[in-house]
Amino acid sequence: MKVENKHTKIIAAATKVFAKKGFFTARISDIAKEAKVADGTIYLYFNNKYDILLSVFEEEVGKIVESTEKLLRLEDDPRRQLEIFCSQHLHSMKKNRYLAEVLQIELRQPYKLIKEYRDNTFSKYTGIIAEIIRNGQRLGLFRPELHPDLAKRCIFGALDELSRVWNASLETNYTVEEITNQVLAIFLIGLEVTRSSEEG
Amino acid sequence: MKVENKHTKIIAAATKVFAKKGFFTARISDIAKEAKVADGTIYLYFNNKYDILLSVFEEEVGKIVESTEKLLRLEDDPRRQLEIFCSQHLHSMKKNRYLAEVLQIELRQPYKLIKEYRDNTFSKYTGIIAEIIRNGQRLGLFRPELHPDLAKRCIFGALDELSRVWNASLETNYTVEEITNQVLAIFLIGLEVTRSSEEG
DNA sequence: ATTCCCTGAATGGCCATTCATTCATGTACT
DNA sequence: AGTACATGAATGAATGGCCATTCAGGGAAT
Repeated sequence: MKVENKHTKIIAAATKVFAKKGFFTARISDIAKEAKVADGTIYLYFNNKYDILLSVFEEEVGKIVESTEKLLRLEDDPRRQLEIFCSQHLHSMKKNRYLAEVLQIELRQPYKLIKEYRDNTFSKYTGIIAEIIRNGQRLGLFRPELHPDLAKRCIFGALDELSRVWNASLETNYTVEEITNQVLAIFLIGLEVTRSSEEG
Repeated sequence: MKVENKHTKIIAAATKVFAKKGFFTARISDIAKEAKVADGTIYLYFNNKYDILLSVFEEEVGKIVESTEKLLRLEDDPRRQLEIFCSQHLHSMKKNRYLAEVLQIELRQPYKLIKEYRDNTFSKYTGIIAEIIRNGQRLGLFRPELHPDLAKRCIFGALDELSRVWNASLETNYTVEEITNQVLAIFLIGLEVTRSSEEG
């Protein structure tokens, strides 16, 4: 209990410090101060600095993946699934702003351990999108000439970049719902006015 | 002449080394070795390590922005302009893979100087997309309910993430044209099969 | 008194940056 | 055309600071 508390506290502190300073200029003593523990205490719970970062990834992202997958299982229509994925992702990123920043910044680093995490674990998360698209194609709902792996990148890249609006100074006034709607409007229906007006 | 050569050589070497190792674990001596100069020589051309990174941004990205803007001026139709922007961006990133990686990784770092560059200079580049969209809305070609600033992020995020396919191990077999077409298919026309088939 | 956390000062290694020195080239003088 | 001197680009070993990590000791709980 006590252990779980301190572990969690350090994870939260590290997420915040990494978000603000970036992994490499963040000092262990910054994290310790933020978590209100001694520098040495951190090494009772983590092997080294990288281990802290990887734990942030694994534990925090793990929660998101799990809850997203659970929600998706309740829905059959790929269009709705896409909506759920986008909405969930944006909600998570807004709720945990620091985690969002850490993911956006550090998940791309070309270091062995980070790459490994990205390729082995995180890619499953973005893979969900490709799966949805493949399924939509199978059902004849999505256009068959699209490559699911490219579409997946389009969508994930868009979500990733969009979740930065809450950190940017100016464009802070969007709600999650608004952004989700915009994403789906663009991806499902497209930019052009003719398509959607033919609809209505 | 000699000077220009060495400056350029160091920029190229740094781009490569930063791409492979990331800014923070890249050592000056790595860059020096790659550029085939002495460690000290680098300080005849740059003030410090950050200065090298910023120079990479400014000089290399500067070229891209300039040539993109020139091309866009020759075209009126926002749909075509969007196509040009996407195609140009992807072409540039494929041509200079190391630069692509450095941009994707380092441009997001939360350090003052990098932030400044991003907010003051780089944002002009992504701003081009928002401008195209605004223009398309004015002309009644793009849907008026879309926020140009959100759409801009969608599109840039998608392009950014897509240009990683050339670094990933598996999905390497796409051409720039193929990817451009996919992006436009998704953004302009949307994912759903009904919209595009109503068209044909 | 033993166990279990916890602490934070001290250690050691790494690397950006510096700078005394070398070397190549150019210029001037005979 | 050979000698002497000047310049400044280039070098790379040495310096110094920073910070992750360690560990000897403190103190609370049983």
